[in-house]
Amino acid sequence: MRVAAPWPSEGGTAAMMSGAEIRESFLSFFEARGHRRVPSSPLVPADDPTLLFTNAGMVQFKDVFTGRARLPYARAVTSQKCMRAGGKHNDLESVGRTPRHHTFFEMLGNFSFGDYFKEAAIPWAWEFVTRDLGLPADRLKATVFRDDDEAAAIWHRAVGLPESRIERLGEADNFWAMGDTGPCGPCSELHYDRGPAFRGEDRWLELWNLVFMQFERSADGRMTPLPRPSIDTGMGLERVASVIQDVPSNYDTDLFLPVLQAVATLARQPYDPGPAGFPYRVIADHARACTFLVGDGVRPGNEGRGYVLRRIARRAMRYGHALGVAGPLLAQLVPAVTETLGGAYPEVAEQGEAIAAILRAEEERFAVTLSDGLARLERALASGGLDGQTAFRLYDTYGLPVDVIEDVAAERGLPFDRTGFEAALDQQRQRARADRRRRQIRYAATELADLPATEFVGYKRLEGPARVLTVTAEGDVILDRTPFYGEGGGQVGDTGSLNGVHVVDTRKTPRGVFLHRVDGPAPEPGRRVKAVVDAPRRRAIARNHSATHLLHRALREVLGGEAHQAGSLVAPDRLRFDYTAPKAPSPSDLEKVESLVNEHILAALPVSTVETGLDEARAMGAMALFGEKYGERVRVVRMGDWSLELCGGTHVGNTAEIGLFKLLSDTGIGSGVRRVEAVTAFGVLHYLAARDRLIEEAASALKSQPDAVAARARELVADLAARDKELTRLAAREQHATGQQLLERAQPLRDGARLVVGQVPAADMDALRHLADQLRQGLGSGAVLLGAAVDGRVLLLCALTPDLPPHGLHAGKAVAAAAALVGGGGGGRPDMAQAGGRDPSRLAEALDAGTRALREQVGQ
RNA sequence: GGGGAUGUAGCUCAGUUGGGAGAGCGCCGCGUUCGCAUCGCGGAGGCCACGGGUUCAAGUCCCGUCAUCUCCA
Repeated sequence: MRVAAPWPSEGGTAAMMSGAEIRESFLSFFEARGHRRVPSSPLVPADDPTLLFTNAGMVQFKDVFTGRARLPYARAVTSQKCMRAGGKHNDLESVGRTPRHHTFFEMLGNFSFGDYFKEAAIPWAWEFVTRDLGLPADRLKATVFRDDDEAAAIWHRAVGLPESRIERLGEADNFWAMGDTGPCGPCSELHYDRGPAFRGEDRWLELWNLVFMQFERSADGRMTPLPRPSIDTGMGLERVASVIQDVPSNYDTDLFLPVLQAVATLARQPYDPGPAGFPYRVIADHARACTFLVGDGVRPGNEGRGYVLRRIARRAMRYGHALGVAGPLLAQLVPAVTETLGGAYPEVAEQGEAIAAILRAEEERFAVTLSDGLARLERALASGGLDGQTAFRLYDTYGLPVDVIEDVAAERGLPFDRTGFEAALDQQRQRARADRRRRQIRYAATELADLPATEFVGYKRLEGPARVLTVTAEGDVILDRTPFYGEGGGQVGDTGSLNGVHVVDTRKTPRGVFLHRVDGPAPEPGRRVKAVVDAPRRRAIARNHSATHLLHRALREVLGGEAHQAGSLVAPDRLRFDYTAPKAPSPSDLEKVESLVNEHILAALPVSTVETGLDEARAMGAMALFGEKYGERVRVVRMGDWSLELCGGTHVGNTAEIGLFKLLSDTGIGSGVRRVEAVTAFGVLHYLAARDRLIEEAASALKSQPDAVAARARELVADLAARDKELTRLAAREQHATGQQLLERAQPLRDGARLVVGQVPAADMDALRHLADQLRQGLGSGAVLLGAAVDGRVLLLCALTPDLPPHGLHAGKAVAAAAALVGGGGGGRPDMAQAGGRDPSRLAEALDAGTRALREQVGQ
C-alpha cells in the first residue's frame, strides 16, 4: 500500500551533508545517548570459522547477543566495515550495474545489549532521520512484522506516524534470525520515498533496519522470550548518503566520486553515470574492497578469503584493461580510496603504500597467468576447435578468464560452447558441495555449544583442583576451571595429568571451552580432580613465547614497520614465526635481528602483564594484530620499554630466563610472507650439540680433526676430481685399445658391411655406448654387438651404422634375442638398442645368439 | 577442504609405445672489430623437485610427499 505524499520541492533535503559528516553525526547522536563508540572490527571476523567476512554491524557483538560474552557497557554505536561477495548473496555480477550493490560498504548501527528496547530504538531512529539528517517526515514510512503490535503502536503513538504509513509484512521481510537456532525476533524498517522521478523499486528505498531480538529459538522450533531483549540496527552509509545528497545512485555520492574520478584519469575518459560508466563503477567498488581487505591482513591467494580478494582484484583488472588503462590499476587507486575513507579508518591510511605494493604484485602475477593462458588458447585454436571442455580446461586449470576466451573466440568468428562449459563448471561445483556436506556433519557433531567458557587459572598456577563437567564423544575432558593452556595464539596446548591420567594435549574452542585430550580412562563427569601441568615443558614454552615477542620487535626494528606478524607457532622445543616482508632480509639483517634479540635477553628486562581495555592498550602503543577480537578485556605483555604486545599466551617473568636465542632459518612461504625458525635456551644447546656431533662424525669419517674438517674435505674433493679425471683418461685409452682389437677381428656381414662382436670390460651402459660409437665410426658401415658383465648382471648393446636398417637389420630385435638367454629383456631403436640380464655365465651364448639374429636378418 | 596443471642448465622452455639430457637467452675464453653492438669458434654449468615402486633399463609409467600456478567451495 503506497501513500500519496506532497512533493514540495524536487531538491528534497535541506543541508547537503558529506558521507563523512553523516557517519560522524550518527556516531555522535548515539554517543550523546549513552552509547559507547566502538571502532569497526576488521573485515576478517575473529575466531569465527563459519563466516568468511564481517558482513553486518552485529558480527563483532555476536557472542554478546548469544550470551556467551559480556561487555562492560550495554549500549554501543559503530560504523562497521562490511564485505559481501560470494556465498549466499552472490552479488558480484550486480556490482556496478545497479545503483546500490557493493562488495565493500559501511554499515551504521546502534546496539542495545539487554538495555533499552523498541520504546527507545524507534523514536531515536525517527529523531535522527528527521532532525539530524533533515529528511521530511511526510516522505517516510515504516514496516513492521505482522504480529508486532508493540512496534506498530510505538510508530503510531510515540512517533506520530499515521497508521496508513505503517505497513505489516510477513516473516520473509520482517523477521530476523541469526541461524536456525539462537536469538531472533521481529524487525522494523524505515523506508523513504524518493519521489516520482524515481520509478519502480528505486522510488521507495529501505533506509534503516531495526532488529528486535526478543526470542530464543531452540532446535525443536520453540520460541522462548528472552529475559533481556536486545536491539541491533543497520543503516547502509552509501545508501543514506545518496538520499541526503539527492543523487540517483550510491556511486554519485562523495564516498565514490573521488575514486571514480581517479579511474577516469587513468582511463583518460570522463566518467559517465549512465550505463556506459559500468566498468568505472566496478573498478571503483573493487578498489575500495581490495584496499580494505589487504588493509585487514588478507593476501591474494588460492583459497578462502585470499581467493575472494584475488577474484575481485582480477575482475577489476579485466575491466581496467578493457578501458585501456596502462600500468598497475588497483595500486594507483589506493590513494583515492585512502583519501576518501582514511579519516574514518586509519588502518588503511597508515598502510597505503604497503597495500599498493601487494596489489601491484598481484597485478603482475595476473599478467603472467593471462599471457600464458592466451598462448595456450592460441595453440588450442590452431589444433582444432574450441569445445566447452577445452574452454573449461583453460579456465579451470590455467586461470584464463571466461570473458577473455569468449572475446578471442568472437574475434575469430568461432562459436563459444557455453553449454559444454557450464556443464563442466557445474560438475566442479558438485564435487565441492559434496565435500562441504561431509564437513558440516563433522561440525554438527560437536556438543559443546551450550557449555560455559572454561575459567583459565594457568597464568598464575600450574596445578589446582577442578570439577569434570563432561566428557565429549571423542574422549576430551571438559573442566569448570583449568590451569592447562589451550592451544591458541600460536602457543601449543599444555600437557600434564588429571588425577594421574596423562593429558596429551589441550585445545580451546572459539567460545573458550577447554578440551583436555587424555591418554587413558577419562574421569567421569561430576568428579573432582587434581589438574597438574607439566611444568618444565610449560616453562620451555614460555621462554619460546617471550622470545617470539622479542623477535617480532627486532624484525620491525631491522626491516621497518611494514614487517608484522602473520602467524606463529610456539612449542617447547622451537618457535616458528611468519611475518610479512616487502623483500627477503639479507644475511646481515638476520644477524642483526638475532643479536638484537640476544641483547634484550641479556638486558634482563622485566616482563609484566596487565589486563586492560583494548582502547587503553592501543593508547599505550601496544601492537595489535589483525583479527584481534574487539572484546573489551585484553592482556598486554610488556618487556621493559622494548616490546608491548597484545597477547593471551604465557610468558617468563624476566627476559633473562630465555637464556639464549638462535635463528635457524629464514625462508619464503608465499608472496610477501616469510618464516623464521629459532630455538632458545636448551634448544640452543641441543642445536649446538647436534652440530658438534655432526662435525665430530665428519672429522672421524674423514680421518681428521674437527678444526681441520673443511681443509681436509676440500683436499679430498680436489684429489678425487683429479683421480676421476685420470681414471676416465686411462679408461678411454684402454677402451680405445679394446676397440682397435675388436675392429681387427671384424667379420664380414654383407656388401662391405662388417660385424664386430665382443665381450668387453665396460663399467656401465655409458661406457658401452661410447665404445660402440667408436666402433661404428671405425667400421664405416656395419654392426656392433657388445656385452659386459658387471656386478653379477649383464649389459648388452647393439648399434648399427645408419645405412643398415633399410636393409632389414634391426638392432632391437638382435639385442632382444641375445637378452633372452641371460634372463632379461630389452629393445630399442633399429639403429641402437640396449638390454640387460641377470645371468653372466651365459653371456658368450647370448652374444652368439645375437650374432645369429643379425645374420638371419641379412638372409644368411 | 575438494578437483586440475606444472616442477629438466642461472632464465624461458623442448624432450615421441620407456632405450644416447637438449635448444634459445645469459655466463666464461678465443677470434672478427679502432672500440661497441653483431657475427664465428670453443667452454663451464644438470641427484631431470624429493621419497618409494614397476622394469634388464625411468626425465618418461605407478604411488606418496613438498613447492608453485589455477578452478570450485
